[in-house]
Amino acid sequence: MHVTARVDYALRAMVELAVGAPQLVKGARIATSQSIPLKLLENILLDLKYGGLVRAQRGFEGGYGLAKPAAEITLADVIRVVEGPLANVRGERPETIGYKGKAEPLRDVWIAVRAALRNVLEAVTIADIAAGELPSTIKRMLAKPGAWLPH
Amino acid sequence: MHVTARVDYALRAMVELAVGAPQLVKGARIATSQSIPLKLLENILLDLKYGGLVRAQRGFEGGYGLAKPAAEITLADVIRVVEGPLANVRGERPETIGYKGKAEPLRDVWIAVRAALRNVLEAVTIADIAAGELPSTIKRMLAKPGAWLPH
DNA sequence: GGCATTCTATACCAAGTTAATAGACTTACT
DNA sequence: AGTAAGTCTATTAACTTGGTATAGAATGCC
Repeated sequence: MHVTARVDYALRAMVELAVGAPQLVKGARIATSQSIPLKLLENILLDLKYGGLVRAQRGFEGGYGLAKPAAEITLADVIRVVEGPLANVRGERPETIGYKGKAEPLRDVWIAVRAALRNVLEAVTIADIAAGELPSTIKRMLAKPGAWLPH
Repeated sequence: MHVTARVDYALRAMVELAVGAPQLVKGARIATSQSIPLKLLENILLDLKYGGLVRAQRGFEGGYGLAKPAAEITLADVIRVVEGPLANVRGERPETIGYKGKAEPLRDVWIAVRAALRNVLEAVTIADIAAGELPSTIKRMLAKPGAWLPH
């Protein structure tokens, strides 16, 4: 279960936009403050624009801004725009995979995995991150013993 | 959040071994019944052997078997053996990433994501899959409306 | 109008990963 | 001996990922 650099960069950029709102933020500023290669960042921001999460303005006073309030954009929204479905197994959506014989309940497990991811990633908004305050359901997960220990 | 073919194949193979237990199962039989390329499967089974989840016997009456009871092997165990840590961000473990400025709470989110994955993947054992009966906590997740709908 | 500034768009490249294959070798049973 | 398995290492081909390059188009200032 690998989170790519693209997703990480996209989320960090969105947070920077939320912090800078309602003013526009220049790409170069996000790139330096988050240590993201500028051209790569621009590619990602363009995807976010196509996905309707970001608006952009060119020219002297140009920059990027959120297309809607940060509180209405979940982390799952951002991930889906830059990477597609939250969970996929061998490139396919969990529910479309055909298993043979006794392995069949594995599909249900992938569905459950996706549901678990949604529980987290659809509960947290960009505004939550920018404010530094996560929803209580998430805080409860983090408070559990062992949550911080690698296995 | 991508599940690779290797992980999928490994899990399916483990289920086949659980179903065939206590007898040894030949690699070729797993390969055909689960449509997995034989040589690739053998590589994976070897990793599983190194990881202490599978035992192997050569020769005429040889084959593969589980190294311990199927009820004591969780899906997370299998995934960790063939692919490493359950969740990683840009190749690093979630808790080791350094975020700058306001993006910092993102780390906590990745920790929560890992915890969510553990809730599912450490709760389900190979025996559960082989028996076709998932734990009640998982069944509850699947029963929720929307769990089966792609977003 | 000219110009600097900033985003847009597409193409490209290098490195790494993944899926899959090959082949020579070892073990174990008959 | 012979044969049917697993063992081990190397290799290949395709794909993905992270990152770069370059030409272009909009915006606003002088």
